[in-house]
Amino acid sequence: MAVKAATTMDRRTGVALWRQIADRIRQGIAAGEFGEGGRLPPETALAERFGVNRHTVRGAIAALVQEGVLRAEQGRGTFVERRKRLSYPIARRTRFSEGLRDQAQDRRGHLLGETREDADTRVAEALGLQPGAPVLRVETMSEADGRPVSCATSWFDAARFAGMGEAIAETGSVTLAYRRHGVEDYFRQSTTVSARHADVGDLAALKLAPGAIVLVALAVNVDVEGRPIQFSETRFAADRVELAVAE
Amino acid sequence: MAVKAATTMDRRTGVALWRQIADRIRQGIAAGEFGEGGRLPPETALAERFGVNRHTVRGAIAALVQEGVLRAEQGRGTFVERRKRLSYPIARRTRFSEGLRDQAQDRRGHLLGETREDADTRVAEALGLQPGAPVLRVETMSEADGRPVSCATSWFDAARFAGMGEAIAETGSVTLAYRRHGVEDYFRQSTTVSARHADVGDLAALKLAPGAIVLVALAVNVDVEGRPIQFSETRFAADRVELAVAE
DNA sequence: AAATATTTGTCCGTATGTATT
DNA sequence: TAATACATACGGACAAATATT
Repeated sequence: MAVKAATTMDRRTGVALWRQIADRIRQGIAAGEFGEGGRLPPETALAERFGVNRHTVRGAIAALVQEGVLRAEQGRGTFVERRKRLSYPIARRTRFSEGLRDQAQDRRGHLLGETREDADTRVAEALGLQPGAPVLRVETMSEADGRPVSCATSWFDAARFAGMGEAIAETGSVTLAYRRHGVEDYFRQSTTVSARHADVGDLAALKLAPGAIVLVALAVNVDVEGRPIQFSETRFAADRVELAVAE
Repeated sequence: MAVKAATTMDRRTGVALWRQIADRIRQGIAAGEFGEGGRLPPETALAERFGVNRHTVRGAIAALVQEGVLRAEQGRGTFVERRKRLSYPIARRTRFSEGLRDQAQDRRGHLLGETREDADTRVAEALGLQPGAPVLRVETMSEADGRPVSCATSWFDAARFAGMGEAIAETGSVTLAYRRHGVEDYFRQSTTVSARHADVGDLAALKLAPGAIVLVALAVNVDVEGRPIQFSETRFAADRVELAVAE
């Protein structure tokens, strides 16, 4: 009777084996395990290493191919699609396209929607308004070289920034949209970074696979007089972006 | 014929429905959806909201009770175990215990191990050494009020900081350990933040559940003369910590 | 140039876990 | 509790593309 190889994978975690293995392969890639532009071991070898059937490994590889992490070629092997993470600077003067200028040819932002609503306590506090004050909620998305980088929800004082969404849509730039409202310059006052699993909205906006991670940055921008002009929650695709804190 | 409620849950993701729902409830708690010390809606209401059977919701709740996120009381309801996220400051002068002083009574660091190794290109570049130069690799872990907060791998120039691990273990503080090596003050030169799934080492050190997320901060500390003295990779439990960037 | 080995791609069937009714 | 449907995982066999000898 053949003794079955000890499986290091848990079967009762509610996470399918192929997904656990995909995560481990992704981590191995991030750790540089397979070298520069590296090639994965054959499916049979991976199956043995993880103590699972070859088909299960194939499921993991298929998911990573779908994600764009791997590329499989019949008869040749499976290869790592090397794609360096964009480094998104967080500084006192943080502007989307300037920060990524050297890292991507094509940077652009899109307006997804604009609605008018009443400020909840969190938004009101960040913008220095009374709770319930009218604010504009603006949904945007940005991409670099055709790959979604981030999606954001921003709140503006509706009294001061009427038509901000329209201005962003026409100029394609928050900086230029501010100019139209008499804000010549602005600064990042504070940034808080956390991370969580992408929700359904993030998955759609950023074209992510289920289970993906987003970096969440809560930020307050202020004008030259120090008055808050924008509160935003930006979700970055964690496998495509890192945040560089400049000090 | 009854029309079935549109399910927002995907069945082909490799993540069991009960786990997806557990993740969404966890997110809802983080977003403050159920209020202060809040009570969850009845299982039947949750089942309807998520478009699944009550049995499935029960599976999700059972997992969250196991995690310590929820507390279920027969006949009364299911309640959120209150735990606020620690806000970990990242600034030019970043020190572990000072930053958390107001947020946790009991802050402590532990030395997990120290080894001597040759610097790889990444470590060498960060510390301004030649690749292959001898460095100390120190593994540490920190907790606040008995809950693991972060674990870190740090590298020091072995020539300048011999016995650094021992000094950290005895003093329980990196700052004090530096003093023993003639470094009276130091600064954070750069910090890069990313996020990924916790690997097996992180899971053990931080007592996390499989699939958990860690915030990864790569940092370089320099002495008053601007010479690099430490390169570190710190993994924070993303569901317990947020990083506050001070500017 | 030809034969062989290696590696990915596809098909079959079966057993078990998950979710609904 | 039981019946049903689907997704997951395993095992084997073979085809197709590529690499090696």
